[in-house]
This record gives sequence, structure tokens and C-alpha cells, in this order.
Amino acid sequence: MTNVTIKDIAKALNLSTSTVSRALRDSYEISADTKKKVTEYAKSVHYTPNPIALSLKENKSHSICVIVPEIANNFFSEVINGIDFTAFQRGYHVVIFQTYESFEREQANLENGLARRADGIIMSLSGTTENFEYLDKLRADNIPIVFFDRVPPLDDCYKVVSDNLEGAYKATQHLISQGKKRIAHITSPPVLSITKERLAGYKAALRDNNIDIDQNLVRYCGFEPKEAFQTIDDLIKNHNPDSFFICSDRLALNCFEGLKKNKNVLAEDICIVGYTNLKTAHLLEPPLTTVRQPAFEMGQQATELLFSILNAKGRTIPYQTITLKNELIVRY
Amino acid sequence: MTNVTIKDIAKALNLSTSTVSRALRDSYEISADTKKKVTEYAKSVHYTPNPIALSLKENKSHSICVIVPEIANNFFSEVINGIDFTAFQRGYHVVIFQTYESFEREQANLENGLARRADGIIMSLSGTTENFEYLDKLRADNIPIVFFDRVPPLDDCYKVVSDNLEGAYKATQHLISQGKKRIAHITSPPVLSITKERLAGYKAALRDNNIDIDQNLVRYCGFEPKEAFQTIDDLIKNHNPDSFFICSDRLALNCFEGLKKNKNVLAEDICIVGYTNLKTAHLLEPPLTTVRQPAFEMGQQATELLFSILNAKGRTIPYQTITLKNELIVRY
DNA sequence: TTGTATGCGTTATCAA
DNA sequence: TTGATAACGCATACAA
Repeated sequence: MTNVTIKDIAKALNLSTSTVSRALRDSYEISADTKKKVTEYAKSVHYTPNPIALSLKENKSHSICVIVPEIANNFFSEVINGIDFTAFQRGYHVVIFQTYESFEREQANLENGLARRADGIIMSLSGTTENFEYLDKLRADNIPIVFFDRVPPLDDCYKVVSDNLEGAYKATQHLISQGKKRIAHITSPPVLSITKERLAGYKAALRDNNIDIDQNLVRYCGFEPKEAFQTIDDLIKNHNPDSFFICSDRLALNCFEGLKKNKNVLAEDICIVGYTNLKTAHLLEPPLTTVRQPAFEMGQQATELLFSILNAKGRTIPYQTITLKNELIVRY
Repeated sequence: MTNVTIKDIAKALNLSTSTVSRALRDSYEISADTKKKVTEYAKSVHYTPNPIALSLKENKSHSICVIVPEIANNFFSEVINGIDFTAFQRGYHVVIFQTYESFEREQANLENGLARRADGIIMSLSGTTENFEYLDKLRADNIPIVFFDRVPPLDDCYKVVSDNLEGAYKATQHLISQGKKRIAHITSPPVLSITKERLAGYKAALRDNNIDIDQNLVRYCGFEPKEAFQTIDDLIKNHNPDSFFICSDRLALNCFEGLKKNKNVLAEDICIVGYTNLKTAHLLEPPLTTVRQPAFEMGQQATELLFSILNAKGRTIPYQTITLKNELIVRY
């Protein structure tokens, strides 16, 4: 009952392995009779082709490597769902790697994925990645890579992003329309594409409403809870914000916690908007107004783009950036 | 710069492939001289062994297949972190499959993982799985499988669980010590092991406190939000609960939402305890007291158990159940 | 219509 | 100490 091979079938039916192989692949050269005999026998012994042998032959693994900062983060796990959904439809496997925001681990994961002969890569950059030389190696090896959400500051690569500028603009505009004027913006490390784009959206909204930009209210913040707490405390103590626009799932969570610790502040009419896909946003107190990214769809689109590159055969798919719309969900 | 093989190295250095192979594996039969030449050259051309060829040869894939209901669930993503952490240390890859609580998908995933020649499986059962015949097939194919959290009701398998009975007992006891007497218990489908064990803990605590068990207060509930809402509404309308003990991340989330919709009820002195690893439990309003499972550790232990089976070589590792302690985190 | 031989990258066996 | 060859499972070019 251990793994049956084509050879076993050939022996049992007194045929050659090539005949069996062709019969199983429904080749035109094989008689209906033989085909029937082979497929029926194969079924009866639960034959399943060995994908490893196939991979070795075709030098393809039929797997794609997904590299994300962490999966215990609703945005990323939703994206992964989208990737998963699309990839499995096409018989591809998804192997997930986590960088925990470390460039070194990102590189190690990449090496690892390549060593395993991933056919393609889908990736969202770590918060510490500034070097993109590995892209040359990938090109040399003909391994396509599609970035999503956190993408490199380069034109010559494939990207799927959401319209961060517009999302941040809408979020800020929402706060302004609530009468807020001192809007703190707590955001991810400045190297990230999303950070820059969202900051630009924030600034544009302030400018369009003739509100001066106070640099003290703009804070880059790492993903450790303590950092977020300190940032929040300093803002409240020294800079008198009347509202907060916080980016990323993890930061939103940490900052929310930091705000909770300042009960007196929350008791005032503080407004908070998060750029996040947190599942519990509507259950928090105060309920969190959010800019929600179409995470599942992002995963789908990234995967489809990857497949279009994989199936290009000679034709070259132009480098492109797919931009999806965000949704502002007002809860306060 | 495309993938360098042993053959390429052999040709370049005028050696045979076997010599190169042995030199790279640091075999005792090879002269120090040759070894040095080979390893240095290999490094210079960025040789990485092709794991697919190795897999074909060894009939091992060096990957393990993880099957869970869903990854966008903090409990499962934490467990996966633990698995990931342990597996990668040993050079193993983790391929994740989601069942979305469907038995059919669970079976399909299993087939898929086996077809890909996973060396082992780590699995948490879907909410609709009652048939365990596939275990025989796995045994016949010598594929070890370790279950965690939601495990089969069988003795002859490997399991890693948390002490659900004790966890539920402590949770219920906590509510009783708050003066609660009509404690509603909303829990997962009755087929699941965790459901039975937690129910037993709930009942034991009531019994030990001389509180009669009201069957109307015990509700099995699926994972759709609507179901949870209906359950909550019916309980409140018709059965006068003074507190809730809700099991599973997803159910806790859905029921919390259902409770929020009943503002009048929440305004009373209602106590809620969740059996969940939700990251935002402490940020909810009211803050959610929880029984927290050692999810990461569960993943670690399951993986280590799996490896001990994989490395057993002849020796048989006895079927066993590893039970971890839960933590009651009181927030109210 | 079917069979034979070869190769994918690697290691193990046997020979030299 | 090194080399030639077969084998892992499969697909295919070439023969028959």
C-alpha cells in the first residue's frame, strides 16, 4: 500500500513504463483499450504521481514562496488567504515564511525558498529592508517576484498595492470633518513605501484644509509595544493632539493599548482612525474607525499576476503596479 | 548564474561527480586537497544542492503539512508560529492548508499533502470531522500524524492538547466567585474533543458549587456570526443568564459582537469569559477575561513529537497525549 | 500503438 | 583516494 509508481503498474499489466505514462496522461498515441486498462488499474491501487520526480524533471516545484513579516496579523493572514485560494486552484502549493521584520531573516527566507526551487515569490518587505540587490539574482535565475503592500521604491518590479495616498487622505479628512485640528500621525518605519504614501496623504488633507503641519505630531514607530506606549505618552504629555491616525495592524493595536492607559485622555473627545484590518476594530472602546485594505483581493491579484508571468513563455509581461481601492469604515 | 549542479563543478575541476559529492559532504575518503578545491569552487559559484533531487533519492520531502481550520485566527496562527519555529530549525518546510471547518476540504488537503510526499502531518480537526478511517491509510503509508487542540476521540494516535477540563473549570469557578449563578456556556460543535472536555469542566465547577445545571444555558454553536447572534439573543430573551463562558477565538468574537448589540444587557453586571487567544481581549469593553492556551508551545511540542517519530528508525514511539496547562487571565 | 533509452541532480555501491 | 554506474519516478525522443 506504500506509494505505487508507474513502474509497478507497468509490471502488473505487462506494459512498458512509457505506455503507462502516456496512458495516464491520456496521450493520443495510446489505444482506448490500454488507456482504460491502465487508468482503472491505477485507480484501484491508488496511484498518485510523484510530484517530486516531476519537479526534478521539469525543474519546477509547482510551489510559490510567500514571505511576510508575520502571519499572526490579520492583514497578512487575509492576504495569504487570497494567495492560497488562487494558487490552490491552479495546483500550486504555498509555502509561507515569516521575517519578523528582520532583513536578515528575509534574506535567509529568500535563499531558502530559492534553494527549494520555488517557481515564484510573493513578498511584503520587512520594516528594515533597504537593499534590493537580490532582485538582480532573481532576475538572473528567472524567478519572478511580486511584491504587495510594502513594495520596493523601484519601477522595474511587479507590485500590488492599495491606494495608500487616497486612504490616508480620506482618513485624515474624516478627522478634520469631526472638527479635529491637531491630528497625530503614528506610522511605520520611514523606509517603507506605505509609510511615505500614507504620510503624503495625511499632509495633503491637512494642506487642503489649511491646517499647518506640525512635525511633532508625525511619529515613526517600530513594532514593539513599548515604543508605541512611549510615543503615545510623549504626544499626550507634550504635544496636545486632539486625534490620532495610526497606521498598520500592529501599531494600531499597540497604540490603542497605549491610549487606553491614558484614561483621562480617552474620556475627552479623542478620535482615532486606524489603517488596519483588525477583526475586532468595531468591538473596541471607543470603536475604531478604520481604513480597510482589500487584503484578500490583494493576495488574489498578486497571485494572478505571478501566474501570468510564470505562464508568459517568452513573451515578457511588463513591470506594473496594480492599485486597489481602500475602504474607510466610519465607526465614530 | 542559473542553478549550478554537482556536474558543473565536476566538469570545471576535472573530477567525477561522485568525488565532488563526497567532497561536499566532507567524506573521509577524500583528500584534504581535493576537498578544499571543491568547497572553494562551489562557494565561488554559489552552489546550492537541489533539494528536489535529494527528496527523490531519499523519498523524503523534508516538509511537513499543517492542516488547520483557518489561519486568520490568532490561536492557530500562534500555533503555526511554534511549528514554523521548530521545523525551520531542523531544515524542514511547513506547508499550510486550511479546511475552513469542512470535512471535505480536510480530506482534500490531506490527499494533497500526501501526494506531495509530506514527511509528516500536524493537524487540528475541522468542526465537521467525525470519520477517522484515513488514519489507517496514513499508518499503512507510514506517515506520522500529530493532532493538536481538536483531536480525534481515539487512543491510538499522537496528540498535543491543553488541559481543557481544568481551563473550563477555572473559568467557570471565576464566574461563580463573582457571584454568578446562571452561567451560559456557548461552545463549539459537540463532535469536537475540546467541546466535550470544556463542557465537562464547566459542569464540574457548577456541581462542586452546588449549582444546578440548566441545559438551556448550554449552547453548541457554529462559526457563522449569525448563529452566534441568534444564540445570544435567545439566551438573553428567554433564559436570563447573568454571565457567559464562551469557547474558541471565533465564537468569542462573534458572541461578543452579539452581546454588544444588547447594550441594555451589557450595562448590567454581566461577566464574560472567553476561551481564546485573541490579541485584543484586553482592549474590548468590557475587557474580556480569558483562558489562554499556550499556543506557540503547543506548536513546538507537536513538531518535536513529530520529529521524534520521524527519527525513530525502527523503534516505535508509543502513542501519547501531551497535555499543557492553560492560563486564566482575569480582566474583570 | 507500444517499447527502449535517456536525463533531471544526487548519492551509494562497486571497481580501480 | 578517485571514478564509473545505477537508482530514485517520471516524461519524452527515438525506434520498432
